[in-house]
Amino acid sequence: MQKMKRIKIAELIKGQADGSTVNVKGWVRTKRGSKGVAFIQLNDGSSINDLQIVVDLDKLGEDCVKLAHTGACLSIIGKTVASQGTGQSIEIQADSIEVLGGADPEKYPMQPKAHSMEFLRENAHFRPRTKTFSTVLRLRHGLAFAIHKFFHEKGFYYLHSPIITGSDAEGAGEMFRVTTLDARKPPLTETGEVDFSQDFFGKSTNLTVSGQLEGEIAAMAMGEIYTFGPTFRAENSNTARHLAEFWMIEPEMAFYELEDNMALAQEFIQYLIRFALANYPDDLKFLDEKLAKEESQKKAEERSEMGLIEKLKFVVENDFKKLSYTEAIEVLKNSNYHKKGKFQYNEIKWGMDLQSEHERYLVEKEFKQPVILFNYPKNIKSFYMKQNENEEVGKETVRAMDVLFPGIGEMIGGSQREESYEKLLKVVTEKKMPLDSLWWYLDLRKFGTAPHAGFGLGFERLIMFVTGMSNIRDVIPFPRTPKNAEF
RNA sequence: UCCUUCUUAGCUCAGCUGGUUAGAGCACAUGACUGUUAAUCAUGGGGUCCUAGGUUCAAGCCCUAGAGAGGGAGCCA
Repeated sequence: MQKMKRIKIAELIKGQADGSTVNVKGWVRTKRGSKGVAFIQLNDGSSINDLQIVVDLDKLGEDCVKLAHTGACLSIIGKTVASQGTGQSIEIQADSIEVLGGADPEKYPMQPKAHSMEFLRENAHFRPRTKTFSTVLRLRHGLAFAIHKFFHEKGFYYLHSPIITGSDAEGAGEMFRVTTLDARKPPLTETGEVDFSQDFFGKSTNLTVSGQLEGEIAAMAMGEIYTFGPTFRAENSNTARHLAEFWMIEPEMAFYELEDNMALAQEFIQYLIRFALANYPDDLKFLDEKLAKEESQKKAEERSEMGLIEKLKFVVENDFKKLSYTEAIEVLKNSNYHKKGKFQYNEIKWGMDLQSEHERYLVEKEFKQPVILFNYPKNIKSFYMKQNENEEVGKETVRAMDVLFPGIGEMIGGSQREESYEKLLKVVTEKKMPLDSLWWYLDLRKFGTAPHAGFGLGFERLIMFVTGMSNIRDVIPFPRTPKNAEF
């Protein structure tokens, strides 16, 4: 058999049905046919669309498609012809079929039918071969690329913040310990504690929960930077919105104040969604239809008013609703939900942390669009956030912001940072934080401090919104959650 | 971690008030069919009813414990 250059299906279906001979390779989605002719639906991941291979059984013999079961990998040489069927405009008339890898249909778990998302998670090694999941992976790639494109075009620098951190002061939750000590009998100090001075780094280290503090180092020299990397939280969170290992984008900008930060957050998200709409129309159309089908099975009052693409366009075309925490409390207090006692936490008062039902009310019922909440009470937010000035005692707020999305909750959390050395030191002392591991962070305020701000965007939550997938475990190839690190 | 629901064929699920040999659709195999689009039609094989105890003449069904999963909540991105 002569060696022929392989052509990707995405490229092939864009071209003309001119009778030219090509070689395509891919995996069988499904096979069907009758006595004289068989049809193989082939996909190679380059596109959501399958390629239809037409096999003349009288010419090639019945045996040539015997092993072309769902999941098998084939290399096919044939002619590109205009399709006689209605599902596609171009197809391949096969001249030869080579089975690169068979897939025993009695044992191969994937079938040419709809599988539940739970089942696919348990078969994560074959999950990318499904239409839904390959679509999610293509969009995931596209959005990752668009993130770099956006920041590059704006003059931001991509900073690689460390994955192993010696700082336990980030305060963003439980951490995973990184150690080379013997787990069965670690060296102990005289007082019976584990002696981390004998550990690999000579101190206790963990996987990062945020690159923000290191990001600030770079922002105080390079101006505008962003990080984009894996992030780890050892919280025992069992929800459709949390992962133990996820990817986070954290821009950090010198000379930005809270308002600039909010404007950047909106511009950023809108840019990414616009990119997805422009570059992945087929994939989004498929997800749009899939979601519409799921919605039609729900009760009328639970159905969302907009389709996926409609929703994405709406977000691109409209400013986010900006609202201070104090205003949000008033809105909640005056809401019918509150008056009728519909909130589970129905005692709404200034200073409380908003429950997700409150956030959902604001986003999904009251404003029906993305909402940016800002100026939160000082007591419920992190130590590094800049405090507002001239406020009533007991009503102090910090320049924090959360970007809330329908169906997702918090997509972005960020703030203007406290740039005053004295004020930051005061908070660090009040909160009894370990000064010895924060010395370099405080130094940034001591030498050449500047107003600055930044935020963190959960990459998987963004993908959830863009794809309409309802579980975060279905937008990352290998989800890590409590009790689950298979694959 | 808490609340709640669930676990029956390869997959999705039904299984009545506890009663004899546990069902369906899809998938798979075989056959029929000259171009199908989740092809269609016919026939067939396929079960540790999540696990371990218990109640009962009798348990897929009731009780206890455990494991896993879904949904909701908390923590957050």
